[in-house]
Amino acid sequence: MMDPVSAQNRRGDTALKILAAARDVFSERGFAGTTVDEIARRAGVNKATLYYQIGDKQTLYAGVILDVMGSAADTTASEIQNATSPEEKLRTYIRNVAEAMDRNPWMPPIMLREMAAGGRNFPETVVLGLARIFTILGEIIAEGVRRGVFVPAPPPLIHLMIVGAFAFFKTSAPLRERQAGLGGDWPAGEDRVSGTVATEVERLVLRALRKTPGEAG
Amino acid sequence: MMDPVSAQNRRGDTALKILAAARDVFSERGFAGTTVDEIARRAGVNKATLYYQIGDKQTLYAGVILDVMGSAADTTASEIQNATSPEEKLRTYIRNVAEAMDRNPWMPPIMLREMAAGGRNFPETVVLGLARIFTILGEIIAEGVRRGVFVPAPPPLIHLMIVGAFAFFKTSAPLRERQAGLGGDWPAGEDRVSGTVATEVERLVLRALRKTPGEAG
DNA sequence: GCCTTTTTCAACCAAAAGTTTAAACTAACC
DNA sequence: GGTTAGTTTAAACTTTTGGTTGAAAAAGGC
Repeated sequence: MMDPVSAQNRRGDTALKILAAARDVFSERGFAGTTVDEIARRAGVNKATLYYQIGDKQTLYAGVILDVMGSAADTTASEIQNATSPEEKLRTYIRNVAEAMDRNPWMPPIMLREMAAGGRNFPETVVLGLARIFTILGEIIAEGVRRGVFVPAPPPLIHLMIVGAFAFFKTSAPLRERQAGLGGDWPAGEDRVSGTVATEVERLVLRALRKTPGEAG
Repeated sequence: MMDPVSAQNRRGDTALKILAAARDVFSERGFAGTTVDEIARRAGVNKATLYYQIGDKQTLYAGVILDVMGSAADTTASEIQNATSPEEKLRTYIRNVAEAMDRNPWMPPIMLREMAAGGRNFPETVVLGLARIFTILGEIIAEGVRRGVFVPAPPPLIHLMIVGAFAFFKTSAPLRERQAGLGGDWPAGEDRVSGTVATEVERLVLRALRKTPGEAG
């Protein structure tokens, strides 16, 4: 009998290779647009191995969704703790979303396609993660309002504006390259979002939320 | 020989029926996810008729894209003229995007999926329309800055925030129904965007752009 | 050398999908 | 009423795809 540890390792290795390839292809072509053969080809693995290791296309996709969309909530939640003022928390929040998308470039396309499908393929844990993010944002804003530095605003809308801007910006790289003027001041080929873009979004969102001196509320 | 008029009419009729069905199915399932059979079935037409009238799946999809994404720029451009102040123009801009999405519910899913694909299927005219919208928004902001009522801001980012918020809100209706707390204060089942949502976005964007009394710039 | 797990190879199947062909139908026109 | 161009249909054809299988080979610890 094979050593269970190294057996586990080998199993884990190929499974990870397959997951990574699936993540690539699914994020490029969407669920219906990808073929299992293509995933196996890119993973450098036989199709039968893929079925042996993981299962059918649906199972594979579910794994990718969880992998790509699942981690966002946790990291955001933990990092917010370190910030002190509501302004800093909000900045951290925005910067976190931006960094998550740069670190995880598969997220924007998959998120866009899944939202186009009404999010019906999101597993329960992902939806709960989303709800938690909204709660966090809601608490940040509520605290700001309580302290008299923010005006009230609907958290889901703020979140959608932030995420929408980042996701669209990232996926629009080919468009910006194709048509001058679509990118504004950004240098062509820049598809990172945690730099200038995030700074700009921070500025805009904070201007929108910050209570101006003399404002009622 | 058939009367060319009624012939044209019949041809136009079935072609429109097919286009409408294609629009429905493509917006629900995306390009790769839809079958030509399903389109023909929903159009109440034989599959061969579809090929006779329009062509293959690609051609059909190109027609839908043009139909769904093509009109946005023109209507926006014309309506902006009527507004006077930069503030009013910006409000009109935002309200226009919102109304376009309510009037044309196929747009958000198709836009999201196409953006996920890097906009590579957008025909030239659609991309030019997008560029024109950015130009319009840029002029509104520039005028506001010149008159001392706005602070400078990157037009593409503003646009992406607006469109992102609206598109995500519209497609997230099933998610909001599934999970309480995702919708904030909005009543469940409300998926219109040109009402409260647009008002809220107007408020936020104007707060972000408006120069506060005493602000330099 | 034996045994278990893993991977490959090849083929297969059934279902589905895109496309085409030839025949049937429709309606104006002589 | 028959002709004819335009239109629609039924049915087939071709290719692709997802899924499965069975046997063989490789890998690697014992």
